[in-house]
Amino acid sequence: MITIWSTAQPKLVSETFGRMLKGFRPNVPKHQFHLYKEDAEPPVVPTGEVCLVAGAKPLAVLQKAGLAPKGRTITSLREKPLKSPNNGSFLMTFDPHSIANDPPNYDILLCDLRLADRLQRTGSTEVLAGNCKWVPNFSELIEGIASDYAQTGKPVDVTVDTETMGFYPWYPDRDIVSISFTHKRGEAHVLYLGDLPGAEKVVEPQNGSVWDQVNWLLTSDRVKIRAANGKYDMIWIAEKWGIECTNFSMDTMLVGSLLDENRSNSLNLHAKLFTPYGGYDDAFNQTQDKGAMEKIPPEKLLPYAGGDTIAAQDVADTLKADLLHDDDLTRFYVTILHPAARAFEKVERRGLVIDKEKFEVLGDDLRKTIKQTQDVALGLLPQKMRIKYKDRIEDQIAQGKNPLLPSILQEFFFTPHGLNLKPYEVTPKLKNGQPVPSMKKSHLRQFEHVPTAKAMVAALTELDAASKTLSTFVEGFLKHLRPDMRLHPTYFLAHGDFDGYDDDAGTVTGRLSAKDPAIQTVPKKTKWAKRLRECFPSPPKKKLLSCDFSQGELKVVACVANEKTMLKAYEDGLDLHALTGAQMAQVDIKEFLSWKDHPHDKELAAAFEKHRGNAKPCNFGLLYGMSAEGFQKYAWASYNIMLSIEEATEMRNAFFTLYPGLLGYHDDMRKLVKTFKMVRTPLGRIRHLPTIDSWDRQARSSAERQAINSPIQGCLTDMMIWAIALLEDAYPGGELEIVAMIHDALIAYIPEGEEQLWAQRVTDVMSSLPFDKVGWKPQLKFTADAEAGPDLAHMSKIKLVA
DNA sequence: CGGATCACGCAC
DNA sequence: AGCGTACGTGATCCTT
Repeated sequence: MITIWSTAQPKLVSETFGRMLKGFRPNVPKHQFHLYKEDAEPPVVPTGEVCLVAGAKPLAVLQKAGLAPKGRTITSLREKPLKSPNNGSFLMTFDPHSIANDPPNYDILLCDLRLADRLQRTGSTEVLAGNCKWVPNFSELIEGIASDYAQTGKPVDVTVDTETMGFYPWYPDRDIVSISFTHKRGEAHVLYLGDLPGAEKVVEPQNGSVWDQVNWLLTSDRVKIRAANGKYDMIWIAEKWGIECTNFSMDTMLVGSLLDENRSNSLNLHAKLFTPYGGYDDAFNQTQDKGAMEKIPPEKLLPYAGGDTIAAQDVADTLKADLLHDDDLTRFYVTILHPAARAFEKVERRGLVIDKEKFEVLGDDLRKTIKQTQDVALGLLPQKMRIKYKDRIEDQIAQGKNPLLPSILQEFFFTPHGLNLKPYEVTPKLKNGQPVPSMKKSHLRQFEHVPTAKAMVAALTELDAASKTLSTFVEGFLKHLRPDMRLHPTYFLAHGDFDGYDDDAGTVTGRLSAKDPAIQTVPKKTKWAKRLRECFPSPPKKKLLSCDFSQGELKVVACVANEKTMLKAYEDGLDLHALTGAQMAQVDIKEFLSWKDHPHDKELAAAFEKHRGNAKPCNFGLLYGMSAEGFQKYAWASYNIMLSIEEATEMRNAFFTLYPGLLGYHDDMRKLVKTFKMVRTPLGRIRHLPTIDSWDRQARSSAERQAINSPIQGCLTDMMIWAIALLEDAYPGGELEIVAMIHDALIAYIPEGEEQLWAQRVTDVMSSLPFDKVGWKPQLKFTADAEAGPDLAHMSKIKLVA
């Protein structure tokens, strides 16, 4: 019996712990709730039973009774059982009330409940270990699967996991160290492929019977493969053994992230939340270098290599049951997300060709520019400051670093040692109780009426742009160049804690992110953008093709908000960014549009592009809840237009008067999120926003803005990944090679001379997504634009037939 | 000195 | 008083 002792009202207790206990099915532990009463004695906990002490008040009772050490926090007492007078155990956890203000606490409480269950059943908090064994082949496993299949006639769930030499398969001398399969609960069959002695010796899987067995397991329609972050394993298996898995049906990372994108999803966390194996790999993670699996003695590797599939098999059962509670989310996973993840295996394997020599020449030019602009900027420092910081400056230069440190520049701009300017903007954090002036260029540019400031800002702008380009995009990107002379960025289709990265990766909205390198941030509009993009050529006899949804985000808004003016504008072919651009340039829209293709005046055409481009973030700002004050700030920082608050309010009002449906959409989202604590994209993906109930007003309104933004942002990305999945499916022949995705755009290699054909084919798929499969009827057609060229700097528009 | 945090700049 | 979502880098803070 588990006794849950808390101050919370019965309703909250049963909502919180009841939901958690359901997750234990079919083995829901016997439990009872014990209400906290002031001055009452602690509950009686007999031998072998456990009491979960939830919150500071019951803990204080234990402390008063001498049953818990005094002066300690719940955090420090968690996970360590204390003896009860009757030989039972007390386990500490947080108060269920705390979840409302700090939603991640839910997971901590659930972990503690799992721990209480384990303690109650096994008498110890020790991790339950599964049965892992080295096998010379998978004959026994396959027999077991065959026997299950014979009994049920249904495909059998099997979980797979690999351990590998490092994280990247693009190196010929790196290989798979082990592969594990779990078919029966709690049992892993692990094949060791490393060089170290100690494991059962196997026939090399490259050819022969073991390869046939792995191939069967990953392609048979009698098997349904599951994995945690399976994209990783599938890429290794395909690269090293040439096996293309055809029966991969469920990924616990993807499903776990769909069910709760806010938590730090990982197999480790899922195991703690949903299985008795929670923490099975904690000791391994602390003691072993996971970057070199091949050096780990087999006896140490076995419980980890096998533990992953044992845990994942159990995790998958729970997550699948959870997912199936939501029809829309299930459909979204099966129809869109899972196929997209499979498509990204191919995208990542292809990689992007780069021109290394061009990168190096660019690097040299950048270093020259950095040197020159550094000298200019240093020359603008007053002599006193140059003397004061002489050592520091020389030291930085000697190390090849920037001598114009933020601390020096702050002193230059904002103290009497320098220009003594009064900052308009400060950083969010105080330093020594003092506000710190912002050193953003957009802030510093506001002082251009002071000649020295103007000169310094100009030099710093040049310098920092060159430094950023060099460090992040030249040197930084080249660090990720693989032996095939390609970049292979990793895409994240889930949010969580992935092996090999320090922090969480992926997004909460459903957007993808990419790492190693961050291909989605390659500059497009900066001074060096063209030079940089020239370093991304197409391979021989191929051309680059880039297709994006035209004004996709605004069109999604128009549809989900059912905003009549926007819908009408799009039906009439009007450009909403231009509309706002005209407003910002304070020009009549008709005249503004006439600038666009002005036959004689190229400057007007350039001005059109500039204002339209600057209008974009402004549109998006207002769209997603920017205030009049924010709008005012934006106009000043980006346009040097000083608007009074009345004028800013007026322009903001004009925007919402033009599009009255938007305010309705904002209101709808605010109401929805308040009621359901979540919002949903039209394709079924959910954004959970539990902080809508926070006591903190700022947190609440932040959740409101996220509720407004996420369905839009998520929807457009989901359309793009769906298109990529459909394209990989429709054109498997290798002529179309999708190599990157940048939110609402895809980049592919196509055969030279067939630009028109492939532009048409790709945009046709993008603009005719089968929305009926997920029950959405958008009012607009999502058209796509296409560009092609020899490299990313020279892309020209392709005319398409609608 | 190494890790954590902050500020910034880049993309959409 | 607040548009949103990311990743990578360098400076600085913080702690041992």
